[in-house]
Amino acid sequence: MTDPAGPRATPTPPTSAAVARRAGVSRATVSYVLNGQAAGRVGEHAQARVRAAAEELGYVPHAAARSLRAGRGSIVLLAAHADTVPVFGPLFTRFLAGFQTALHGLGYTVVLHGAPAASPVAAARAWAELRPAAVLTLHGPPLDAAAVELLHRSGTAAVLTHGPSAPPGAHTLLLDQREAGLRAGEHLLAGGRRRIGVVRPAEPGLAAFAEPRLAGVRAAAAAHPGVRVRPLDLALTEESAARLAADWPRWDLDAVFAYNDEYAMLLMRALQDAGRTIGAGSPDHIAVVGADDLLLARLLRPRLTSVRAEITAPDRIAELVDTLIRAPGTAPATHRLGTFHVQARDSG
Amino acid sequence: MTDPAGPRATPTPPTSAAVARRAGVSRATVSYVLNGQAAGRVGEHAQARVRAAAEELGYVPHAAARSLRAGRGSIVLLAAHADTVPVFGPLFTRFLAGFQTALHGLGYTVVLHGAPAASPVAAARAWAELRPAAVLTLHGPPLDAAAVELLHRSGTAAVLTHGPSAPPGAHTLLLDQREAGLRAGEHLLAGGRRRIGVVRPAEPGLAAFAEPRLAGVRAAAAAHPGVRVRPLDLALTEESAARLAADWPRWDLDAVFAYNDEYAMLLMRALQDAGRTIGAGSPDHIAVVGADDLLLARLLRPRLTSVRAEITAPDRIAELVDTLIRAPGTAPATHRLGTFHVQARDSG
DNA sequence: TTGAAAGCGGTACCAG
DNA sequence: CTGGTACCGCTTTCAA
Repeated sequence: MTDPAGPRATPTPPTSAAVARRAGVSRATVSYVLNGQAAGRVGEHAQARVRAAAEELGYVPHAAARSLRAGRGSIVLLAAHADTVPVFGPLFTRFLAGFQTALHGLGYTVVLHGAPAASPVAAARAWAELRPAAVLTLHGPPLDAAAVELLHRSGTAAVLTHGPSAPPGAHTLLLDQREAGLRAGEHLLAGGRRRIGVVRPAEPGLAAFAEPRLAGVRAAAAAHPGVRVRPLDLALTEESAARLAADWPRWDLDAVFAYNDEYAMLLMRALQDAGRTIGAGSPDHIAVVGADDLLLARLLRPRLTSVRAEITAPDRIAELVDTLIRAPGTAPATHRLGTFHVQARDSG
Repeated sequence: MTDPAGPRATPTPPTSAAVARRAGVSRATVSYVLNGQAAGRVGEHAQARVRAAAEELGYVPHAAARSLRAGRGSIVLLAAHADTVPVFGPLFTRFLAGFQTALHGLGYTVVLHGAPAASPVAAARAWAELRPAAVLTLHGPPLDAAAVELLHRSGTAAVLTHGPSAPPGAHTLLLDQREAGLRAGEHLLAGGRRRIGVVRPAEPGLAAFAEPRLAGVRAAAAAHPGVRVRPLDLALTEESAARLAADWPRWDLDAVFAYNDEYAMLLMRALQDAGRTIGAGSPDHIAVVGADDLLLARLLRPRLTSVRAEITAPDRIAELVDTLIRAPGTAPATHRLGTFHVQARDSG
């Protein structure tokens, strides 16, 4: 408290050698004590002195040095593509919190690393420099074979990537977006709808989700002859929605799967402003189905029917990652991340 | 392509020594070439051979070893408290993307590290193991003096933390939440409102934002004698909103600052369902002001007046961080992260 | 123009 | 029970 002007730049952080000196023991002893390997090796008295010295000096082990020596790191790297994170919103965030906590409990350090946008290999290269024990992709551009190869060669024990299929050597975390479209399609068809629009967001980076969802609706429709499925391009702006609503008569649709609750809200509003009625009740009304089941789905009028993802408990995924790290070379498999269900309300 | 069964666990990743062997040069030469220090030291021919060897082996430098030797790391650590990330939503995400890109351009690796929820010091300890060049907190529980001290002692050159004030030794990144309340309050007062409710979210972790916003409204009101300001507790559920709407007559309010657009939407819906009219037009209507200016603000009817944050360009913050890292020991100062403005619409 | 060697901080073997 | 010591992968000085 004698230096209110700010931190004097501590010239050099305390090392285990400093702790050893202060405690009057060797570096080896310090290492044993601080890692719980002291049982039967180091006397009680010495242990206490080491701990005290570490405390007084504010000693913090140097992760880099430790993992350099150990030959394996304890970093679990989560690829963070900032541009597509908002897609998940609160869902993703909640998952993340649980995942990080679970892995922390297993002794790993979770690190969210942004990718240099250049290419998957460039990203993989940047990640590989950290020598992570595992790399996960949960969204964004999928890894390609070269990226996976690079990670493996640099010692990454487990590579897990999202999407319908993974490149050779990588495990798949499957949250099958086709299923979202399938459920929405089945629901609308069961409600008697036969001319279904599917919103395709104009926003870049969402195509990876949008296309399979569209495909899912198509798959559902395939079982019903005479059903039409039409993609509708929509940007997340009022102008775009107004344009789509103005063009509506040209499409002659009786239902729409709006990709997501936000797009659904936008489109509903535009259609309502154009004099259309939204709802499941009458064939004259337009049925609208969203996805993600956000709070706003319940607040809109009519209340929005929405496809909801039931995500696997994060602890389970954490255990899976741990297992794969401990048994590298496990044959790649597909692991379901969750399933989709329709939460039916008034809009469709 | 001869091993479709999966990755054979590469026993050991290629090292710079391996590259050296393959290129027929020494490890020193490899280091020079791969770090651009080869000018005038290494012959063209040797350079080419080194680069080819590195490429063929899929060599990736070992970040831990490098920074161990260099004595200084290049990671900029962003504290990620998953529970409060959604508060920022798209705004935060956009900032993050730009920030990460800018710092990457400056040679840093941005790492989002989740904190063990235990305590600030526990979190700081976990962060310090990575020996980051800088640590930033943008949300969540603020750092305390002990945490900052610990980080400095372990060599962190710059510690930046959000909030109204930082513990000694840390720089402050200020996005003054009081200002949001102040602007909302001023706007409502200018519209003739005199009995103002302020939503206080029941969700834990939001109090850090909610309290200063409330204080801001109070500050605005202080200039106008006879103005009443009343906190309203609201959870992000329909039940809670319905309860608040049912109790409405007891409070006798003519305006409400709803903390944020989502709470505003929720409350507006509940008030409307209870037969109230929302709007700026008549004194009989209830004026509602949200915050964050999300897309939904424009889609609600009436359109929602919202307080919007104008965030400083992420590149500027990145430069600031770089500067502070290069000149450790700089006297801590406060840096504005942005300012608030009212986007007036129909609701208030 | 190139190579040998020291050393960053920590761990673990082996000798005492 | 404890200490000396080799080594993890990389950078950089110094000598050849």
